[in-house]
Amino acid sequence: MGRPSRKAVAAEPTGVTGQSAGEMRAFRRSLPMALLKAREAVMARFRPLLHEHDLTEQQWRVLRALTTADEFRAGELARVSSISMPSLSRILRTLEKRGLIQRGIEDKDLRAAQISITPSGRDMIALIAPHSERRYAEITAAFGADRLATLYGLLDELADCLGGSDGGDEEE
Amino acid sequence: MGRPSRKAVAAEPTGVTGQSAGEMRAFRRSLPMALLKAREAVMARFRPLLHEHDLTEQQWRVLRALTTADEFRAGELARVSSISMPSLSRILRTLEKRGLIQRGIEDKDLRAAQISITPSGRDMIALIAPHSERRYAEITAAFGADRLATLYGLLDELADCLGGSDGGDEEE
DNA sequence: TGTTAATATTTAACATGTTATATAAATCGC
DNA sequence: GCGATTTATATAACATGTTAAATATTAACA
Repeated sequence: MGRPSRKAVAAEPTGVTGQSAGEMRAFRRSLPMALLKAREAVMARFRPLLHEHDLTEQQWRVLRALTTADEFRAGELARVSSISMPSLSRILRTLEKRGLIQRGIEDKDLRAAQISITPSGRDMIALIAPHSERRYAEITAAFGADRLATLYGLLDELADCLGGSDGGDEEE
Repeated sequence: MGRPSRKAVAAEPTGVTGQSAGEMRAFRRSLPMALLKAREAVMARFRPLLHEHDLTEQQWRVLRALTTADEFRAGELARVSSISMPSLSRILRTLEKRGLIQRGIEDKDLRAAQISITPSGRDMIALIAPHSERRYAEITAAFGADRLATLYGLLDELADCLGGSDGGDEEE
């Protein structure tokens, strides 16, 4: 019950590291999968909390980001919160309807929006933040502060290391 | 160009580790964000490749998983490939239409589907696999095999460590 | 000045994630 | 055997991810 089943688990080519010629790496050793599963495990701790207040993870990220500066342009906000512009556009519409953020227009550039969090939005954050911090503390305690720091470092370095040239295949 | 902008970056509370009373952690030190950005950086290397063959990341995961056993039930497949059942249901419909997988029904349990990859599906994998492996090699070379191994270890341990009790808030 | 290229944001279309619910078939209890 | 509960899968509804295209505005430039 809960096991991947015990039948017919054939053809896991060559274990963890080795690869015979022409075979793919073992399915388990997929970096995107490992990152995904870790993220899922972490989010499982936070999602219920946000859901109690009818916020999605992404909406929460946007609100959090908006507390780090007085105003944001949409593009900056998208970069900082790692949300694509199309998604952000929809999210801002939702958050604006709920009165958690507000939009203005920049004097010098009429296409740029000036997005900021409202007092109501700050209230929402103040309401959730302590619980969020508690979950963080639980995770840190369970995993170990030192290993967590190491993990942060590796993740940042990985993103830096790959993020620069953005795919490596600009040709064609 | 590409920088987060230099204006009004106020109120990043207390740097990386410290937190003043009542304040939240710095937005940058969000574990879900760090995992997300690392994953995005990695996927940016693979997505174009899959896209050339009209496959999404998830469809690819399902196909890959199907090569590790002769048959799968939908539930197992969902677990192994870290895709939710609703998503998997849609994905299987798509892949079946394209002839990359096929579905049967189990003798002993008429609700369970027996899902397997078709020869055509294997061809698709054989076509993409070498390119995928090359990308992997690039990533390994850029990041370092040793650090990559350490990262794998930490990610697995994090998922194990949190995955067990599945959220920690079973009450109510 | 007027035309073109670049930039900021939005919308469209489709695939997936998340939660809740529905459907069907097996299992348990009697 | 029959009904209630569980299990396996599918659907529904809404939010987001991804890619492409549209819109509006600014900048560049002849």
